[in-house]
Amino acid sequence: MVFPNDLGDMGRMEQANRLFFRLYQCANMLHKTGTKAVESEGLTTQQWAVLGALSRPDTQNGISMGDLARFLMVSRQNLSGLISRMERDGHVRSDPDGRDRRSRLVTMTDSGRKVWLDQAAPKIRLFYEQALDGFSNSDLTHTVHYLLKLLDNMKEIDAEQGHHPADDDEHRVDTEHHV
Amino acid sequence: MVFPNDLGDMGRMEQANRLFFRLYQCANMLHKTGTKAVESEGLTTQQWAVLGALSRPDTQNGISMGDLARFLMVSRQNLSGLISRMERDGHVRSDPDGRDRRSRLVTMTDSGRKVWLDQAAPKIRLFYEQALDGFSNSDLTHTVHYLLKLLDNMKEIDAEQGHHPADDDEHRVDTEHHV
DNA sequence: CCAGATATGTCAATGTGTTGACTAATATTA
DNA sequence: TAATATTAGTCAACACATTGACATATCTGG
Repeated sequence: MVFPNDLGDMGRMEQANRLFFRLYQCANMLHKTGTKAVESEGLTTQQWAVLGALSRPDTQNGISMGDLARFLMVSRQNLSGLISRMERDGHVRSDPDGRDRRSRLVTMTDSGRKVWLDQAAPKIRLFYEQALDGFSNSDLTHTVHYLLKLLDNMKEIDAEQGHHPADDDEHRVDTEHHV
Repeated sequence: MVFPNDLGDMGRMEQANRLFFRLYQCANMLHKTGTKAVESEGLTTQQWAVLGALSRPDTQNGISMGDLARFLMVSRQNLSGLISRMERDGHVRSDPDGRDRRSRLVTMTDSGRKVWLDQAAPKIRLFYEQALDGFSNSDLTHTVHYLLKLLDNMKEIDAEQGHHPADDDEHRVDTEHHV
């Protein structure tokens, strides 16, 4: 390090502001370009996240809406609509769980799996390559690390802001990876 | 570096997948916790971005919807609704531009400026401090750099996907900072 | 000057995200 | 066992984001 960390608090706040502004723009751009990359399959970035989650080995027998919502870190209400649209398009199916009559188990349909593997996956791979052009593997690791740290801090803020008892068991579902 | 960059392509794709999954979660969490941090002022993260843009010295005379949309990197249609809600809440005003009868110049109202400076800004500062807890100034700089690189790559993808002529003049509006 | 191209803002349709309120089913506890 | 609390999924309301289509205004080239 040639230059020590000698920024004043004002400089730090300016830098923080830049960071969150860029994060906001990155998120919008990811949604926009990612969705466009798979629009010919009738998918969106969120729907590809769902298919990615459903393609994991430990969800072969289906996953409940609640568990899937926790895995993706979105509200059950949001996921409900998302799954409805994917059911309408024939990508997934949701059957009532015999053991818990409140639950519905979501699974990929054969058609959904075919679309996912044959059409979407190659385009997503290309998208990743283009979006991460110029990133060394080390850059990749560092970026993931920073995002994870940021996410942890914001999860803590979320827990402080309103204490939702259901958020305490965040160890039950691992959010390792989703494709 | 103890471990060289010897990940195969599969490992790199897995890491890419983690990166975008975290980015997606960070964006949702930013919106959720950020909005909650300023909800008592009747604001959202997007509206604080608008007020931040309007508080910059070079927008004291107002800024057109189109220029503001380009600065924030959102569509004019999206910004239109956003400004409508902020006008409804008395935070901003939009007057017709005398020199170009198509344009409306958006400015902060006195009430909006008061809310921004007296109430929102301190809470945003606190939010930044908590969300970036554990980030050194060097970490901050690196994270901003990675997000900017990612954004540039996605802008290029966007330009390839559908060539919108209006996106060519991306040099007209600088997207330096917004608070 | 005038016709075509371009820019500005808005309306409408759709998808994604949140919260609050509600019913129904399961778990817990007195 | 019965009362209470928690969990699962849905409905409704709202904000934010995209695209496509449109009327109007400005700009440009012949």
